[in-house]
Order: sequence, then structure tokens, then C-alpha cells
Amino acid sequence: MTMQRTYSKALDRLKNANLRPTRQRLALAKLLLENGHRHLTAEELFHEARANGIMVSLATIYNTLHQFTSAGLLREVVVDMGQSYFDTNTSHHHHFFDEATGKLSDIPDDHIEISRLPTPPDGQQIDRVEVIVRLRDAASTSN
Amino acid sequence: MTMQRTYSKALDRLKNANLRPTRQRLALAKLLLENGHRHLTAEELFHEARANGIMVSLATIYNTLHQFTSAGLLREVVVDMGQSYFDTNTSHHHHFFDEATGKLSDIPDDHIEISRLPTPPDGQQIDRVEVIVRLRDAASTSN
DNA sequence: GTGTTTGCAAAGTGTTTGCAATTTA
DNA sequence: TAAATTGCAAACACTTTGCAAACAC
Repeated sequence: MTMQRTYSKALDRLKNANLRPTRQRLALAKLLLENGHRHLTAEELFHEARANGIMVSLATIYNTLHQFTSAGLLREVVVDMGQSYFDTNTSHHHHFFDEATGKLSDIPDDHIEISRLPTPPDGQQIDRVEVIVRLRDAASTSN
Repeated sequence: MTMQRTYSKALDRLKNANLRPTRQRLALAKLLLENGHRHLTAEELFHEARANGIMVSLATIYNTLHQFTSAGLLREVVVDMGQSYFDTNTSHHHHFFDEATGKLSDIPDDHIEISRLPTPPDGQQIDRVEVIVRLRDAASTSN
């Protein structure tokens, strides 16, 4: 029940990533990495931090998100123009994207299967395959 | 060999889309729709237009790209933060994305196959499935 | 002529950067 | 106390918008 125990998981993750466990990084790591899988924009994380009484600047939010991404603690997902999403689930999986609400959600890995992959062009290899399943209201007709 | 003949294809496309064939739209339609399949950013189209002696403002480039997209003459593709690509190939297909150069290219439709698709969440349907195969240099090791 | 389209310049949005002050080890 | 990190404000890149002038029908 000590502070040490409370922060240990986030702390370990930061240490493993060679990131100094500053107050801001610890708090953000806790929010991001100890609440199940999420898809957050920088702005959303910023507000969530504020709502939890964590004082962090937006600049630090951006820095932290990128550092975490480089360290493999997060994955960046780009699905629409204008903003990045950061996914706390770094394992291999794909996404639903609700065009109406701008919300991303995970597709369970056994619900999608790619049975044939293209040969990459000469001198290149496949780095990652990303599938976005774009959703719309069931009612709306194709137009 | 008349002007009329030269522009007829682009002209028809505009008419079918209910877009007034203005000088700018005709010229851009010619660039975009009569040169095979391309993936262009707004800025690239702007420079290409200038290079071809077509005087168009960047604002008009953006307007036109969006009007063409709404009309189904183009498809917008978002793969990285900060800019949209417009694809002159509107038929069903997926993309390679070269992270190093920022270039998009088509994956022939018979080179990729998705054999299982997820059930969309309640009240929603699948609008479109988009696959991005991200490429990196063959030499570079995973890091 | 009337409604549409264009181009400019200004505004907007999400993100990045420079740098002094603060914090961590 | 030396090196890393933070926060502010300014700078950025791309895109959108307001509106008067130009254009299409």
C-alpha cells in the first residue's frame, strides 16, 4: 500500500524503457498502461490527466506519447486527417474505425484473417500490415 | 484534334458528376484522370499544375480535390500524420506505403486476400476495409 | 443577369520546437 | 552539479474559410 507499490508497474515499464521516471511520466504511464486497452488522442490524454489532477503541459503530453511509442509501450494509429491516436495495446491486431464518432476499437485477432499477402517491391520488406475496417450506421444506405 | 476533343473525357466526367466544367476543374481533371493511376497530395498537384502552366490557387486545389472525392472521382487515403493522399484509382484495392519516402503504391487486387472479416458492432455495418502494407528497407533489421 | 466558382489572405487545428527554469540521479 | 526533462510561447505544416471579383450558363 506504499506509494512505491502503487507505482511499481508503471515504474518498471519506464525503467525497462530507459526513461527517467519523472512525476509526469509516471502519472501518464499509470493512466495509459494500467487501465486496459485504450485509444487516445493527445488532447484526450491531456484532458484526462487534468481531470485526474495531474498537471502536465500539452508539450509534455506529446513528448511522452512519442517517447512511449519509440519505446514500444504504445502504438500510433493514423486513420483520419488531423490527429493521431495512441493505442495502449501494442500486440498485433487491427481496428474498427467509426467514421461518425471518430472512435477506434480493437478487432479481436481471430476475427480477421489475411490469407494472402503481396510480395514487397524489390529491396523492401513488409514492416507491418495494418487493417482499418471503417464502419457506418447500419441504417444508412450506401450513398 | 479540336480543343473539344482534347477535353472530352475530363469534360464528361465533370458533367456526370454535376460539376461545372470551369477552366481549373477541367485542367485538374485532365491531370488527375487521364494519366493513369496516381497518388498525389494537394501540394504535389499544386506544383504539377503550375509546372503545366495551369494557374490555380491552392485553395482551389483543395476545393477541387474534395469535390472530386465526394463525386467518387478520387479516393482519399490517410496513412501518415499531416497530409492526405488522393488516389485516382477508385476501384477496390489496397496500398503499399513506403515509410522512408512517403510514397503510396497500389497492391494488385489478386495479391492480397482477406479470408475472414469481423462482424461489425451492433447497429453498424462495414463501410470499407482498408489495408496498408507498410514497407521498410530490406537491409534494415527489425529495430 | 444570377448563381457558382475562384483566389487571396486570414484563420484554424493539431503538432513541434527553442529555451530558460526545474527536476532527477 | 551535470544531464535530462518540463512548460511556455512561438513557430509550423497542412487545411479550411470569408468574401469580393471573375466566370459559367
